[in-house]
Amino acid sequence: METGLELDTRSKLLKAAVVQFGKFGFAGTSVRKIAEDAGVNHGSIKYHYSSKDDLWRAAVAYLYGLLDEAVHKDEAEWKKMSPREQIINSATNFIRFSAKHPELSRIVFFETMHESERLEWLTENFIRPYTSRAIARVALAQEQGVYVDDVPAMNLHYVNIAAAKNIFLMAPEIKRAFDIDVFDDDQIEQHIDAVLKLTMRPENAEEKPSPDGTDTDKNFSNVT
Amino acid sequence: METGLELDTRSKLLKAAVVQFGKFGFAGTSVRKIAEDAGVNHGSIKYHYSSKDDLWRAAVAYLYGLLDEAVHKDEAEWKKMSPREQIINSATNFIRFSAKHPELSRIVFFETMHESERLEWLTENFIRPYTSRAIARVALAQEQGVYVDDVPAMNLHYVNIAAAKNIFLMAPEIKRAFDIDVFDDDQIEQHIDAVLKLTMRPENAEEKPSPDGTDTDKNFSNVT
DNA sequence: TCTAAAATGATACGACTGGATATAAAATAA
DNA sequence: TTATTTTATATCCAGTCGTATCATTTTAGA
Repeated sequence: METGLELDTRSKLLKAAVVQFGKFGFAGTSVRKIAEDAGVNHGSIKYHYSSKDDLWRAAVAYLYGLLDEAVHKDEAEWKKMSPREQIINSATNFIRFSAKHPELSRIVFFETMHESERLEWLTENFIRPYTSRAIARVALAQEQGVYVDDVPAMNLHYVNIAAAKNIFLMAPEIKRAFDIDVFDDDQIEQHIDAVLKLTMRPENAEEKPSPDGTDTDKNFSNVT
Repeated sequence: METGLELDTRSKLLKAAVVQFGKFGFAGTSVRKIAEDAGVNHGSIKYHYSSKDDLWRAAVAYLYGLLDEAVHKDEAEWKKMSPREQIINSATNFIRFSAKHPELSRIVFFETMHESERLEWLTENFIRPYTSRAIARVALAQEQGVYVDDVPAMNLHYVNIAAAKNIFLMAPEIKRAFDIDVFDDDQIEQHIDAVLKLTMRPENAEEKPSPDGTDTDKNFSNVT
């Protein structure tokens, strides 16, 4: 039965869990610290969430919900947009979310370093479906000339998301090394601009793939 | 005094520490597990390395040594190369190293998620000097036309290294989600090709920044 | 106001942690 | 050989971990 108080304690625990798991990962976080941050007795975790593992899963599901909301919030207007504008819109929303909630990327990173039951759960429920759709969208955008098409969609996807969120993952390092706060609004917008410039094909190249008839954009094959 | 046996136990511990810290981070690793993997008594860690912290630092220093070696191994020939060839060479070596020793990136990632004494040590001794030089090299390459020059060097640098190593950091996830082993030689070379294509400016654009006199490559300013 | 359910709090337990110590074994030097 | 130093092993310790138990308080419905 919902009492109001129950929801409050639950959500306080969830919020504290997101912060702690985001900073120290599953292994590095103690439920006692979460309870302390939430200002509740640590026994409550066993009551509201049956275990540390369940609390972790709840935190992940909560963050993925926010991600979905953030990336698709303008979806209704996508029909009116060009393929290029759609990519710019979703990429911008994704980067803004990565800046607002770096915890999700961090939690996933902690788990993706080694095999575990948590990684299995994470992959089945979130990563595989999410990444499959994302790679399909990248492949489509390649066909539409928004991205270069001489690179496998999978590599392009992983470069894209890495480019988008890496700088926020490494925020404490950048702050310490160069005294730059990447979470400043100016920095975020600058980063969005940079990532879009770097990952997308120049706008004029879309309708005329080979302006001079040669393949001058694609002569990297001798690199490896 | 070196006895051979001493070095052997030390290096066995160091190797096991690299693997464990690379998988589970500092907090998630126990010295007992390291000793077990190394096949030695866990008391030896206290003898050869004064503490878990010192062992971690030794592992990091060891990996940074390997990185430096890998990236600069062709440095003698850089003089004979064009700026573009130098970038291709060092980027290729960096990506190959990231594939061979993903542990370094992983260990750094674990620490860069939150403030700590280890992050301070890491930043002062390795990250700041390494990154400063890398960003300076990126800025130079931008002037030389190897990279686009309408993006801040810092953002470009972090996009570059993220693009290079992210796929190897997430190897367990990619293996699980798509059954692809990114450490296969073919995959590594494919990734090198993709990253170079995506991060570098098209080769023909170097000596003629604006073939038709307009700035068609740089009209992203309206994005943000 | 009374009762049952829901929620919280206090405490305890066994397992594991990093580190310390004391001793045994091995290697070296004389 | 013997004496000395170096290396390895076996326990021990105090603290923390996740979680289980149980008493207490709070809440909701009658």
